[in-house]
This record gives sequence, C-alpha cells and structure tokens, in this order.
Amino acid sequence: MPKKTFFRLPVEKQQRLIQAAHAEFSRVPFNEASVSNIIKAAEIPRGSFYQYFEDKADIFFYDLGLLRDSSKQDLEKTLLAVQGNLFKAVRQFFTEMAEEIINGENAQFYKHLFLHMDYKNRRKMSPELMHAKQDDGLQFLVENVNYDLLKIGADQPEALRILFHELMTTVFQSIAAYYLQQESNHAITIEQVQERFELVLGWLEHGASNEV
Amino acid sequence: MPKKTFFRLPVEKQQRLIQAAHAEFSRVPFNEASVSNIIKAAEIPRGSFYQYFEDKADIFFYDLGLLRDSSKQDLEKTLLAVQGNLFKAVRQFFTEMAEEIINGENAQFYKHLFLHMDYKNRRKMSPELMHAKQDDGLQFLVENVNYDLLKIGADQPEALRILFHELMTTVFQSIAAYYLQQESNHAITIEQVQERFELVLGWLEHGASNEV
DNA sequence: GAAAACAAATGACATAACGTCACAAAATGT
DNA sequence: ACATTTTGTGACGTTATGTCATTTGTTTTC
Repeated sequence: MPKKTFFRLPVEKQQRLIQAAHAEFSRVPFNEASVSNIIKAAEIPRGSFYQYFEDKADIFFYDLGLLRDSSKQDLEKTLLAVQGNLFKAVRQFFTEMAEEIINGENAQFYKHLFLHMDYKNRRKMSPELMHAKQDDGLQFLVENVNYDLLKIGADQPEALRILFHELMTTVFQSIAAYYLQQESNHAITIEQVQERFELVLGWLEHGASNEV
Repeated sequence: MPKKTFFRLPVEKQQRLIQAAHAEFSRVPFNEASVSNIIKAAEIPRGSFYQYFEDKADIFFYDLGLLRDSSKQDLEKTLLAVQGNLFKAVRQFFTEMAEEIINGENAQFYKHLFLHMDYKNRRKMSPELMHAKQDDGLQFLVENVNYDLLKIGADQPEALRILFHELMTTVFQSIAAYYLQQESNHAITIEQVQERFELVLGWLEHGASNEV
C-alpha cells in the first residue's frame, strides 16, 4: 500500500502519478516497467516517489486495485442474482469481464497483467469477491453458494475454495490464451474466446470423461 | 538456445557454467537472479558469458531443458502404457513428478520455477511430451489418445490440445499451491498435494456439478 | 613453417536503473 | 514569531546490463 504521505497529496498530483504509472504498465510488462519513466512522465522528483510508495510493485498493485474498484465486475452480486448457482455466476462474470478486458480502454494494461502474472501474485488480482479481507476472502462464497448444485457439501469449505480458485484460473487462462494467440499472429475473436472458455468450463462442470 | 560457441567449449567449462547458473536460479527466482553472480561463481569473464548465451533467459531455459531431459517424467510412454487413457496417464505422471519436484535435489529450483512462471512462458516448461517440435508438439497426443474415453472426438484435435493444456495447468497449480502453503507457514504434506490434485482432476474428469 | 583467416577470450566502458540520504522548503502548531 | 513536523529534492553510491575494441589462440592454406 502507498504510504500515508501519498494520500495527503493534492488529488491532482495523486492522479498525475497514477496515470503516469498506468501508462508505463500499459506500455510494457511489470518487469520491464521502470520507476524512472513513471517519475519522468509525472514530473515529480525521484525522492518524492519513494516518499509515496515502497517500490514499483506498490504502485502497481495500487493501480490495479483502482481498476478493480472502478469496474462493474462483481461476482458477489452475480452469485446472489443466480441463486447461488456457481457455474452460472462464473459464466456471466466471464462474459462481462472478457468484453471489458479485451476491448476496454485498459486492454494493454490487462494484456501485460494476464500474460505476466505468476502463480505467486495471482491472488492479488482476483476479483471483487475476495476483496475485503485477504485471510478469509471467500467467506461470502462459502455462505451463499447453492451446495445442492455441486458435488461439494456445505461441510467442505476448503474444497469450495479450491474449486473457485480453479474457476478463476480458467477465467485468467482463457484471457491469456487470447493474448497469446494475438501475439503469434493467430488472432482470434472474442467469440472464440468465449467458446474456449465455455468448453473448459463445461468440462469442470460435467467432466471431460465419457461415462457411458 | 545457447550459441554455437558454447557447445564447442570443453565439457568441464560447460558444466561449470550450468552449475553456477543452476545454483543462482535455485537461490532466487528468475527475475532476481543476476548474470553477474553466475559468472562470478563460474569464474569466467563477463564478455565470455555473452559469447555463449543471449541473455539470462537463454541459459535459464537451457538449464531447464537439461533438467527435463534427465528426469524420468515421460508422458508419452505413460500414455502408451495405459492404452491412451489420458486421465490415467496424467494421474500417474503427477505422482511421479510431484515426488521428484518436492523432495528431489532440485526442489529449490523447481520452487522458483513454479511460483514465478507466468502464462506467457508456461509453454516452455511443459513436459517431454511436447518436446520435439514446438509447432506441432502435441501430435503424439492427438494420435495416441483413446478418444472413446473422452467427450472429444478424433476430429477435434484443438479441443484435445486445450484439455491437455488444462490438465498441465492443474498439475502446475497443484505444485504451486504446495509451495505457497509452505511460504505462509501452513505447510502441507505431499499426500495432501496428491489429494488436492485428485480432487481437481476428478472435477475435470467427471464434473463438479451435481447432476441428479 | 610462415602467413592469413577465423574463432574465442577478455575486461573496460557506456548506459540505465535502483533506493537512500542530507539538506532545503513548506506547513503546522503553540 | 518560533519550534516542530512533514514534505520535497536531486545528487550519490551501488549494482546490473550488454557491447566492443583488442588480444590471444587455433586452424587452414600455400
């Protein structure tokens, strides 16, 4: 998290910094992004940057957090709207999300995010659902999912967490696959992304094995 | 790939370099590893390093390739041994692999590999199966899988590729989950890793949805 | 076996990024 | 008005990267 000093800054200056950072993280993946470029664009001295943020990662995840907050992706509401049908909720969530991520104004930022985020940092980019508390972020899910539709009992919260994690992985993977194809000149349409996601989600839902 | 010059080097010198690199990549994740440390340990001048390798990534993936070659993990043979039963093959593969990765001598290297490999570079760490050719790496799979056991027809090679990719993701994810737990002081046993993997694989095989 | 052609080795160099620190400036409190 | 705290600043030490001119070694050719 940014340091206290940052939040005491004039809003205009805060925005200038965040915009500069956002531009840099849209230009290149996190590892290639440089603090030097950010401060140059924001026109603030080097020392100030480190007065506001711990380091590059600090401002990156703060920026990412802002993006999430401003987006309409809210799995919680969706889950309630579909009476706790987890698969249905994830389907709907993906449809809304894919459109924004692929064609929205932050597409470049998301591209670098999805292609270069590793397992270790994956947790930090999960959707609103697990937003509030890190420790027990899936409490809402555990309480509001309809267990009748799953091979998971209400007494198996850990299994539910794992399933959710797997579903999110599938979401991320599908998006990443899109960007990968794009880079290798085999661009696919957003409909094909949807199809691919549907295919994998179908397997997770009903199995890929042929039980005759 | 290393440059031609590297392969003309005395074997002893090659090994010295690779060992130094391996130690460095075991010490810290790829992004934190430095060429400077590698050349210091290998006792070769800086200029030489760049005569042999393009950059850090070059020697990293070469090292990784050597590891794969020396390991017994061979999905192809396994697939034949189980008459093309893909799920059975992956199960067996995972059992063999998990043990080596978690308790083998290269555990530290693997830890950094699994926790920090992103979507973009994931492909480069796939098992022997897709070893030979990058372009059409899954040809063997397409030809030797028993389609009767899957909800995928022999006329849907693309779907099979996606399923395989998903299975490998599950493998990687399970390993990564182990290391993550370890870091957060909730260490789990290798048996629990197996259980977790079995759970997810079961979903992919038979679905997580309750079709009553 | 000398000369020419090619290959490999070397470390100084230019460049760029990082995070810190001592000091200056501004703001706030009393 | 002065003291105290907070913020601003950019030069600095450090560390890393990849290149290049030059030297050293090896092979080929006549």
